[in-house]
Order: sequence, then structure tokens, then C-alpha cells
Amino acid sequence: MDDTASEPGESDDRALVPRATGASRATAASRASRVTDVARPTRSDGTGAARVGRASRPTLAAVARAAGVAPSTASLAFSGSGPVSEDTRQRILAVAAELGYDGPDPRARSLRRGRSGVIGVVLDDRLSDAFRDPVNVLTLDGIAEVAGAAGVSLLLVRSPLDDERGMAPLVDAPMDAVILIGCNVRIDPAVAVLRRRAIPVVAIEADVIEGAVPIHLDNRDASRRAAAYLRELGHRDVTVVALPLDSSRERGPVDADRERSSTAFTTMERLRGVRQVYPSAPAVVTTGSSVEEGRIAGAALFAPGVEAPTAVVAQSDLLAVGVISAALEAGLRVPEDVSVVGFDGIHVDDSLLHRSPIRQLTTLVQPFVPKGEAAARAALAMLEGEAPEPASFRSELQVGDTTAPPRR
Amino acid sequence: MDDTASEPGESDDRALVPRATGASRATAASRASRVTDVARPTRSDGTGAARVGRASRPTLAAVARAAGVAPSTASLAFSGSGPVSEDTRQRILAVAAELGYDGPDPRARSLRRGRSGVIGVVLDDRLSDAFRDPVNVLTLDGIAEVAGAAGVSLLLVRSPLDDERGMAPLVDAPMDAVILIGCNVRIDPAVAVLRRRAIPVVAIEADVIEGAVPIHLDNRDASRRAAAYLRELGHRDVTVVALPLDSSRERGPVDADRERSSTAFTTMERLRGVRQVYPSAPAVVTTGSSVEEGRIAGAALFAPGVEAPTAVVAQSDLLAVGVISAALEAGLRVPEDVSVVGFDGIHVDDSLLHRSPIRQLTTLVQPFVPKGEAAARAALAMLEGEAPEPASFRSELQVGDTTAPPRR
DNA sequence: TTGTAAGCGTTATCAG
DNA sequence: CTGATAACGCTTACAA
Repeated sequence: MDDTASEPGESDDRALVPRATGASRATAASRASRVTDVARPTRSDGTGAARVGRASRPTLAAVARAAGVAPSTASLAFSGSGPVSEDTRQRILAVAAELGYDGPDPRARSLRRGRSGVIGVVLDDRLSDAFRDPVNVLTLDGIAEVAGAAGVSLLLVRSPLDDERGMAPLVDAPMDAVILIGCNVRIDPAVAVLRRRAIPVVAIEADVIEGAVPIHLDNRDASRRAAAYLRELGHRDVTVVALPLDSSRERGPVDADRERSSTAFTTMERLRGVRQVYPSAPAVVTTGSSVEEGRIAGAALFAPGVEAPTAVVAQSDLLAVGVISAALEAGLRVPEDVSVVGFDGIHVDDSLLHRSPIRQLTTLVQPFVPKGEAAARAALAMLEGEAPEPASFRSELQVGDTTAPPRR
Repeated sequence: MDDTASEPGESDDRALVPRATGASRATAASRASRVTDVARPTRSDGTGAARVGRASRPTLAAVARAAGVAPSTASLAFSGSGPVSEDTRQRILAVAAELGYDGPDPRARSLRRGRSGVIGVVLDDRLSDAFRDPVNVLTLDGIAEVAGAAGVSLLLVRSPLDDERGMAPLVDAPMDAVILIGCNVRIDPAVAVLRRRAIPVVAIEADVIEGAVPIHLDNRDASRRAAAYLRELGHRDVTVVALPLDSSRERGPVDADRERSSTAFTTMERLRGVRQVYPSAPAVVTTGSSVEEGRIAGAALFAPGVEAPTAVVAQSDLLAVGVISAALEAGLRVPEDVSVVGFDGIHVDDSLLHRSPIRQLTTLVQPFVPKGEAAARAALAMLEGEAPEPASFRSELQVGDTTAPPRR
């Protein structure tokens, strides 16, 4: 359909081509250094030169030359960021169209401008896992909304591995700013590199990171409120089903040692919150936020012969659903026999909730999307040289029907 | 001409000078209006220049100078792609560390090399919506897996709007290749631009696009097989609940006009497949793939006073679930009163399926992840200058318990 | 093994 | 309003 458009050189544009300097022609020709190239129908004007080396597109310089203007003028015609007479502008655009030039090369532009129009989003998991967690997806939503409106695209980057070359992607990719989202592993070294590169870093729910703008959620206090609620109901025997403690992601009970060496800030904050109310609440850690992991943890808690807690604080809704599922399967009723609290307030649509009389999870609802938006705004602000605005968000305890007073 | 070599002598001591403190604040100001400060920056060499504009990191050239080697040598020391004596290599690295230089600037590198290490993934929806559809997420999984292993990051780009400036993100972002994923809107113009830029394009389930490598799914034939299965069961009265027909996404019955002007390839292919068996099967179109949309479509089909079909072919599993839900709410039993077929074979975990005796959707299971992987591989191959491998995938009819012979 | 030189394709600056 | 020119920071033949 657009055959003609893809054959820019064929048109008889020689008339439009003013004198190219002999020097530049020689330059371009010498680059080719391929003797056989001469076999191709070579034109000896500037236009042809642009196509000599390989199947490369015409450059802005070529367009300028063909239009009989200076490169700088042609640049202005495209970027619109400067005074160009409508007349010349049209001429340049026309010539460009004829040559099949559709605008500046992003790579060159970003080198020259020092900006690439890209914000990196660093996720803790493999992308496959990250996408499965609504927590990440919803936060990304917020980021994408703001970034998109600003004409900035998102580069997905996996959190750097402890591996030495592991942070290559974070360092080799062109990015103007970086948003750390749900990064539980300790990535200070990577952040240090970014700082040295003067790349703004925004950290969502991370421990205080030198030089990163924090987007904060009241993980600790929210958890404390949930625990307090359980205490009001009369619970004394509360267990925490926790998110991973570190990048090793080992499943199992949490002991003081593991707790001390944890690198997962959010996990620890939520745990600390509960401990403010139940100082010696035991905790079991999972390998990630999923229904299945919750089920596994719950199965252990409600195993026969074990003294089951009267209430469970799960550190995510997905985990909570899993725990409930395990409870039901163990023949316990929720909330009569065991209360369960979640965290996040995502829309959990699992069948298990519906096969029981449960309609709504008791959970801490957090504002994902605004959080993402704030992160993106902070990143954009820093790009503009403005002062970033750290933001703090609050979770609300939403009382559903998975909590009730203990039977005893 | 050779400005960089102009003042080689004075650089040594300057190169070691750490960054000016408090310079960051001056950035914006000096760029715009600080005349006096900039009085003599013109004479400076690379080192000086690096500090003038803004608080920028040291350059490779600066490191080289400080280490007393040529830039090229320093470059080799970092890229490892060339012979450098271990001795000088160490020295260069040491000096670099001292200066706080952590490797080449991705922007400059990508200009010089003509590669940015980024693959663009173009999604049809707002990212928020895209992430909600398992179809996209699973495909992304596959892409991410392959791209990640190759050290390539993914740039998320929204499908260009029909709007003139709408394709800016696709054109302004640095990308080495582009994968179109589930792009139902017609984006030929955008693709034409990419072609002219010699950026490889891989199109997953798109209509034949000039110059794009296709990753194909047997949408039409699979749909035909599903329809054939319904016919075997004895159904005569089949309605299609379809995905959007175009970017306008208007809900409602499909007429010949709308059908003709459709830009949604996948939608049309799946529709055509059914029509091969039921040439005059009516179809209603939805605004997207979601349970809710399926429910809306179903509600209309099963409204009182309307002759309901004995079977519904939904073009996605999410839609199918919605249709089933509507059927149940209308007092119909599935599959006794109405059969429903889906498409995709995602893991649908909706409560409605579980409150009824339904355990498994009858659907066409397609290999998302391999499809994504193939797309990524094709893109990478093209980057290497190898011949891309178009790929074709097949969907399997999985017979569940949402289909049965019609009552009459 | 190391150095020299020549850009990659733009945009910013400043002079006309 | 337009043009000349110098970078942006790096890589890579090719020369020494």
C-alpha cells in the first residue's frame, strides 16, 4: 500500500539538492569501505550518501542539506522549540517526507539532551511473578498513568541480583529516573551507582535509602491497628503469616536470627506493628505473596495436634485467602474458630471465599494507585530539577467478616 | 575541529578535582541565565566541560586521562571487548573507582553502537487495563523470560492513538525492536515509521503487516473447531460474544457494516471461524475482555422475551465466565439450558464457576508463554541480523463441563 | 598492547 | 529568523 513511501530515494529530488560540501561526501563514502557497494545505483549527491553505508535512514543533516538549510534550522523545524518561518518549516517537512525521514533519532537526541524520556521501574521478582501480584500491577497502574501523561515510557527492570554483573540492566539501560517498587532485597549498591550517575531514585516502601525519595506507607502503624482490633475482640493467640524476609525466600518459622538479618523492610515493618500489640506473636514466613503460599502456611498452623492460633495476621490479602482456605479445609470455621486479617485491600475474587459465607476480608486497605502516582510525580519532578515531594500514605482498616471474638 | 585534543596538558590536575559541591542547585540557573559564571568555559577540555553544564559524572575520557591512557584503552578496559594488559586494566579501574565512574553512559553508548538494549512492547490498552488481562500478562511473561536472559529490557509502550502526535512514544523512545502484542487497532502508520527506521517489528496475532514478522495463532481454525464441536452436539442456535471490533469499542450487535470496517484482526478471525460452521451466527461485541463485559452481553442474550441461543461462543475466557454468570442469573442452567465456549485457556478462578457445579470451562487453550517467547526470540534474531523465524501456534479444544447437547 | 582519529545524529549557543 | 560550529560520551578501525 505504501510502496512508494518506502522508496524515498527514487524520487527525482536532485533538483532540490543544493551543493553538498565535497568534504562530507568524501567522509560518507569512505565509511562504506565496501568496494562492492559501488554496484548499487549510487547517487553522488548528499541524498545518496545517507544510504550508502547500510540500509540506514536519512539523517537530519541530510534533510537539511536537501532542503538547503542548516542542520540547526532543520532541528528546530522538528522540535518546534524555536523560531522558524512557516515557509521554511514546510519546506523542510516536505523534503523530510520525501526522503523518508520521520524525525530525530531517539538515541542521538537523548545523548545530546541528556534525557531519554524513560523511567525505569524496578521490580523485585521475575516479571512473570511480579505481574501476578495485584499489588505490583496496581502500583504500576498509578505510575503508568502519570508517566504516560507526561510522555514518558516505562522500562521494566528486574531488581539487581546480588550477583556482581547482576545490576547490569540497571546500569546499562538508558533511564532518566528510577522507581523502586516493592524492593525488599537490599539494593544499596545499585542505588549508589544511580546516584553517582545523577539518576533520581524514588523508593516505594523501602527502608531509608541514602539519596532516594521515599514514598511511604504506614505499614507498621496499620499493622498495629489491625492487631489492636484483634485484641479488642479478645484474641490472645495471634500468629503472623509473613511475606519473605529476604531474597533467599526460605519458608518457615521466623526466629530471632532470621528476623535480625532480614532485608525486607515492608515485611519487618508489618511484623513490628503486630508486635507492638502482641510482643511475642510467632510468625511464619512464606516464599511470596500468593494464595498457595498462604494455604501452605495455614496448613501448618491448623495441622492436627498443633495448638492453632485464634487469629492470624496475614501480611497480604492473597496470603489471607490462602490461610482461610487452609482453615476451612482443616474443618475450622472463619471467623468463628479462627479470625484472619489481610493486608492490601485488593479485590480478591477467589472461589473459596464464596463457597463459605465469607463476603469480605477484614484487611488494611492501602491506596495503591495514588502511591504509584505519587512515585511517578516525584520522579518527574526530580527530572525537572524541582524538589521531589516525598509522600506518605495511610492504610485503612476495613472490617469484614473474617474476624470475630475468639470462642474461648 | 579537534577540540578535545586542544588542551591536553592542563587536564591532569583538574581531572582529579572532585565534583563541585552544591553545584546541583545551580544547574537550572546556569543553563538559563548565569552569564558571568560561564564566561570562560569554552576553553575547557572534556573534564571541565563535564562539570560546567550540570553536576554530571566523570566521563570515560576523564578516567582515561587520569589514568594516563587513551580513551580507547579505557573503553576496552570496561567493555572487555579487546586486548588490554591486566596491569593497565586494573589501573584504569582503580582510577575510575576513585573518580566515581561506574561505566559508560548508556545514552552515548547506544548512539555509538546503534543499539540501546531495549525492546519495546506495544500494548493495545492503557497499561492499567492491559495488566488486568491475563492474556497480556502471560504473553509478557514469555517475552520477559527470553529478553531477560539476553540482557535486554522491556519498554512498555501504549499502542499509538489515532491522534497525530499519538505515536510519539513509539517514535521517540529508544528501542532496538518492537513487539506488538494484541494490537487490534490498525497501526500501520506507526509500523511504517519503524520500518523506515530499520527497527524490527514482531506482530503477535496481527493481520499481515508489511515488514513485520508474524507470530501466528490459529484463531480462525480453532474457532471453527469449537463451533464444529457445538454442531456435533446438535446446536443450531449459536451466538458469538465478541471482543472489540475496533478502537472505538462500541458495545452492541454486529452488523455487516461494522464487521466490514473492523480493524481487530483477532476478533474477526475468531468470528470467521465460527461462521464457517454457522454462517449466519449473530454476534454481539463487547468493549473488552472482562467478566463484567461478558455478563453485560449475556444479560442481553438471556433477557426475558428474547429467544436465547442454545450455545454461546465467547471470544475469551473472561467473557465466557461473564456469560455463564448472566445465564445463571437469568435462571438458566449451564450446560443444560445453554452451552458456553471460551477462548484462551487461562486459569479462571471465579466464584461463579464454583457456586455452580461447573468445574471446567470448555475452551480453546492457547500457548501464551511460548508465543511470547517466540516473539522475543524473533525480535532478538532480527537484532543480530539473522533471519527472523515467524512462528505459528495452535490452540487445543479443551472440553469442559460448560457444553452439552441442546435440550431441544 | 596501546594510541589516534573519526565520527554516531542531535541540539545548544551564539553570531549574523 | 537562520547558519556555523561545537559539543554530548562513547566505540572502533586503523596505525604505531
